[in-house]
Amino acid sequence: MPELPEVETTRRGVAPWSVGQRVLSVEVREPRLRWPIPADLPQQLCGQQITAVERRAKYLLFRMASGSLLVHLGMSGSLRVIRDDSPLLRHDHVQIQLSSGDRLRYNDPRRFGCMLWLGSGESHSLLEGLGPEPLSDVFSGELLYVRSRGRRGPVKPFLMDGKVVVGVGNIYANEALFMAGIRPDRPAGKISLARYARLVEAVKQVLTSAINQGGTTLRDFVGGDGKPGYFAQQLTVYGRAGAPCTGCGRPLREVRLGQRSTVYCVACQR
DNA sequence: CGCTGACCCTGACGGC
DNA sequence: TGCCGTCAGGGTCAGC
Repeated sequence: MPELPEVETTRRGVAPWSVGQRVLSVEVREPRLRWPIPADLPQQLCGQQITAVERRAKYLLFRMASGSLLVHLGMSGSLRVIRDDSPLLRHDHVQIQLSSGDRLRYNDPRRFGCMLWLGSGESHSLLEGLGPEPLSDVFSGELLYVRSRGRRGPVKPFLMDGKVVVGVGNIYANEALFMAGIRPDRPAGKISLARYARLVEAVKQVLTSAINQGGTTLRDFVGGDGKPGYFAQQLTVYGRAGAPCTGCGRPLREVRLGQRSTVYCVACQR
């Protein structure tokens, strides 16, 4: 479910109700996520005030005086603010009671996400070695060009490699490559600097646009405020295999690259 | 180091 | 109606 725009949408939805609040209690109903939720997580959080909610790559970081709560939504996770008495649902694995009376609920059917504690000053292996944020100035055509030299693998998995740049998942990699007119299976090391500059602009544009529309809702994504995202209506290639290309009308082709479905136009993308 | 495929897990969907 | 295979927005890890 969540790519960077969905995680950022969640952050924006959750932050106003979280920042300044104190954690009263933490109920872990199912600790078996990607990595088990540490048994001492509740005691680390309890009594602490949330000072900020930040995002690095697709990780959410709830900042507190003695450390940070690190949350990843995996493929199917969501984090919502509960402001009424709505009942707990299937796969609501963690509930955090805030001093305002509101609650944060973490739901994740597939349990590919994680929820970990990061002490102040500690680094975490999950956050080390990550590439730059895609919406920062560090992410440039030059960066992709330099990092790709000598690489024979296709450009799409390269673009989705978190050590190169973070936050470009399968939906937006497909969309950005279409926007930039680049075939997803072209060897990364053979693409020119000028074309990489186009690709970077496309990534920034598609991510920014998706964030502004509250992310992409497929199946049941909801942001922190419980509202769906509206970017799905603008997807040009993802999920449209066989349908006509919005540029030339020819049917879009689907292949698998790095075990991910890849959709592109054989005419518009070279 | 770069690349590939297996794997973690539940649920939805299509074919029979 | 039920059963079975396939696929899904994430990422790590082992092996070559």
